[in-house]
Parts: sequence; C-alpha cells; structure tokens
Amino acid sequence: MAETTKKVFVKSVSRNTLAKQVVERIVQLLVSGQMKPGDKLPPEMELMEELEVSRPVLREALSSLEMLEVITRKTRGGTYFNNKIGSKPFSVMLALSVDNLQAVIEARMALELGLVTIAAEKITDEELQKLKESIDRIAESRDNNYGESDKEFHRIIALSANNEIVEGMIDSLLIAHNQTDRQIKYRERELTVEHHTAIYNALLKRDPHEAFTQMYRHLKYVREKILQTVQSLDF
Amino acid sequence: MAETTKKVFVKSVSRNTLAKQVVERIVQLLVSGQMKPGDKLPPEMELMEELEVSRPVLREALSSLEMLEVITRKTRGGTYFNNKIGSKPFSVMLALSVDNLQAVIEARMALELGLVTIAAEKITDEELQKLKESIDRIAESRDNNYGESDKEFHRIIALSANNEIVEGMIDSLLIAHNQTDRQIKYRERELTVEHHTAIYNALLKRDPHEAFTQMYRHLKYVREKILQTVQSLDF
DNA sequence: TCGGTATATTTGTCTTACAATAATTTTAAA
DNA sequence: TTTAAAATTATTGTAAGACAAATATACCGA
Repeated sequence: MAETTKKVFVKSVSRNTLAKQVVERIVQLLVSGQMKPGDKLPPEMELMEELEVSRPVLREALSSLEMLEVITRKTRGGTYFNNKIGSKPFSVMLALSVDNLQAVIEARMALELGLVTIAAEKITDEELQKLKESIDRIAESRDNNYGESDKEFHRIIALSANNEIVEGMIDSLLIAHNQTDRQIKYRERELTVEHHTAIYNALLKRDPHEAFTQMYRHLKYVREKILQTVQSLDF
Repeated sequence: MAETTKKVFVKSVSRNTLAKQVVERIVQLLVSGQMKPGDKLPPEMELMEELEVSRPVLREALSSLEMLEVITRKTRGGTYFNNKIGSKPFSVMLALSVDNLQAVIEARMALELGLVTIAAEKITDEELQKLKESIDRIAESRDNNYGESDKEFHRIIALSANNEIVEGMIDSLLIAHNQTDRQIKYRERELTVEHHTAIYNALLKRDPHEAFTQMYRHLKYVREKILQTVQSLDF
C-alpha cells in the first residue's frame, strides 16, 4: 500500500480503465505460460490483493472474461480458465452486423471455403458417413423444410476441419442468416442435393481443390439466392 | 419496486447471472432493430431503472460489452454502440490457444483461403498497386527481415475482401504466430516472392480459382515450415 | 460404508459515496 | 460580436462494506 508510483505513462489510444488493465494482466497469465487452459484461478479476495484493485473493478474484469468465454465461474466452485474458444462472443458481436446481410454471407463464405479445403485433408470416415446421411435427409424430405439438415451438412464439414478456433464462428454465422434463410420461398431441393453430393464426392476423394471448387459453386448460388430474396423483400 | 414475480422459469444450462441477462437485453436492442450501430445509449442511471438492476451489475454488463467492442464508453461523454466488429476480442480469446500453434495456423489458412477467393471478386486497382509494392519491398530487402512486409501482403488481401466481420480476425491471427514466425531462421526470400507474385497475378486477372490455388500452395508451404521449425525447437 | 446434515467458502447482488473526466454553459476580454 | 478562459455539471470510473445465494466440503449418524 506504500507507494503508487506506477501507471504514469501509457495514456494510450483507447482509454485504459482499471478493469481493462486487469483483463490484460489475467490474459497475460495464459500468454506467458504461467497458467494453462483448465487451471483454477485464485478466489476474488486473493486476486484483489494481488492486483491491488477493488472488488467491483475485479468483478468487471472477470465478467468480461466470462463473457468472452475465457473463464468459467461457479458460485462457491471457483473460477477456471476454459479449454477452448467459445462461440457465444461471436454471436454477440455479430449483432453489430445484423443489417449487413452481405457481410454475414460473405464471412460465412470465406470461412467455409477455407474450412472445406482443410476438411478435405482431414475428414474421417465417420464424418463422411454423417455427411451422406444429411444429404439423404434432404433428398427424402417431402416438404421443403430441410433447413436444419442443410445447416447440419455445413456444420459437419466445418467440424471436420477439426479446428477449435474456427469451430465456434461457423455456428454463429450459420444461425445469423437463419431468419433470411427461412424467407427463401423456393428451396430448390434437387439443386441443393446435387451441390451437396458434389462436395461430398470431392471430400470422399480427399481432393482439396475439387472440394473448394464445388463449395464455391454452391455458396455463390446460395449468396445470389439470399441477396436476391432480400432485395425483393426490402423494396 | 412493488412486485418481483418474474425471473422464475429459466434455470438454463449455463448459469444465468444478472449481468449476462442485461447483456442479452442490450444486444436485443440491436437485433430487434430498436437501436442501430452508432446510436447513443441512455446514461447508466436511466438504464438501471429501465432494467431494474443495481449499478454494479449494470456496469459489469457494460464492461463486458465494451470488452467485446460492441459499445464504446467515454467519461462524461456517454455510451455508444460501435459501428462494426472489432479485433481485440479475438486476440483475447486466442490466448486460450497459444499452445496450439497448429490450430492458429490452420485458422489463418482457412480464413485466408476464403478471403483471397472473395478478394479476387472485389479487389480494386489501388489495392493491387499496394500489393505489388509490398512484394517489391520483400524482393529488395537486403537482410532477411521482411516479416512486416510479409504480413502487410496478407493483410491487404484480407482487407480487399472488404468484409467488416472477418477483417479483425485476420490481424489477431497474423499477430498470433508472430513469435514463431520470428524464429524461422531461413526465410526463403525468393520463394516467398515467387509465391506472392503468383497470387498477385491471379488477383490481377480477377481469377478466384487461380487465386485460391496459389494461396493454398503458399500457405501449405508456410504451415509446413512453421510446424517443422517449432518441432525442432520443442524437442 | 453410506447418506444426510451442517458448515464454511466463494461467487452474486445491492447501497452508498466519492473521484475523474470532459461536454456544456457562463463569464470575461478583445 | 466574437473569442477565449473559467466555472458548472452530467456522466462514467473507482472504492468500501454488507448481505444473499449457492454449493463444495467436512462432519455426523445410521
């Protein structure tokens, strides 16, 4: 408590609240390797002393980290670093882009094009099997309400890339244009099945280029379809 | 203050703190279209009343939203919704994956493969010009210290896709394996220039497939190089 | 050994007070 | 009248302390 001769010099670009500094210091525990994902953090009382901040400030920092899904807190159970990146932060952030449908679609495009390429390198036989089943479900659907199976198809591919960082983002993006998706009147089932099958076959051959090519064709179609539909709704 | 007969029924999967609920409600203002990016939020006092929570709880929620770069706060200036998704949240979250270099690289791969494809549809002449300059800087560098120009090349392409959602993520990813990047002893300048030039030419032709192909070739090389290097350091 | 009960630890929420910042208004000078 | 300086005030930032709620742990009895 004696001296407080620090904190003088960085008056950096974006305002530095105490809570932000605390977040930064806690994150550094991971970056510097002092703590690892899954580790338990000290209780708030200890952290307050160690970091020399009041409880509200500390709690603002911890709340933020919890919202970012970097930590998990449980009453009486303590606070732990999570093991991998979560998906909710993305959906929250995506709220800023709700009125920019094109950005959402193209973000999804960008991700899926990359992921299908990597998936072609890695996909397992079981995943291929599940892919096939999701195609069959679409083909057999009598009504035109196969939206869930459609999403499932894309989700399986994303997961096949087996990348913990990007996994969460896909879901948020797929969900994001759910609303629009639902408004597409003519679901052209046969075309969807044809596209999906082509992608599936490319993955079966473990051919990254072909997988990319087929996915690109498919997503260009989806993009056009969605943007068309929205346009006709807005004007 | 009279009755408090609500909040009874959802005891959902992940524990619902008041702060989280407040975040959700504020985000809904955007999703429902009641408020738009750039809009000013009511001062804390009003929000407390409206949402019927104490100030610390409200402030935990606002802190979280600020950390997610969904809002910006300024002392005495008020609180505003931001206009687009930011990049810092990603770098914070990435802290959980510091020890998973492969995931970082492949996340970058996935994103860049998709982005270069979309960039090929959209890139402007000015951006092409800047790309060419960044290649020249690498070619002319006498030492082997062209890391910045290298990153610049990839950054320009990412920005050319002109997608506000993905923009932020690339920076975080490029920075993330900066450390490793720096440890690569043999920077094979000529090969880098050759790869970059091939990508540039594809973009010049606005050829998405060719752009993808060349970027894939390049990134496969980068991935192998980095993983090799790290392996030789760790063991 | 098992099952229930009590205890204590840890996170969750609220109230109040004051500090710091900067937008706004007022005042004074040119 | 315009401009610049100074005072005011609205708004966010930080702190302290108290109590509530939840539950992991220890304890006790059957």
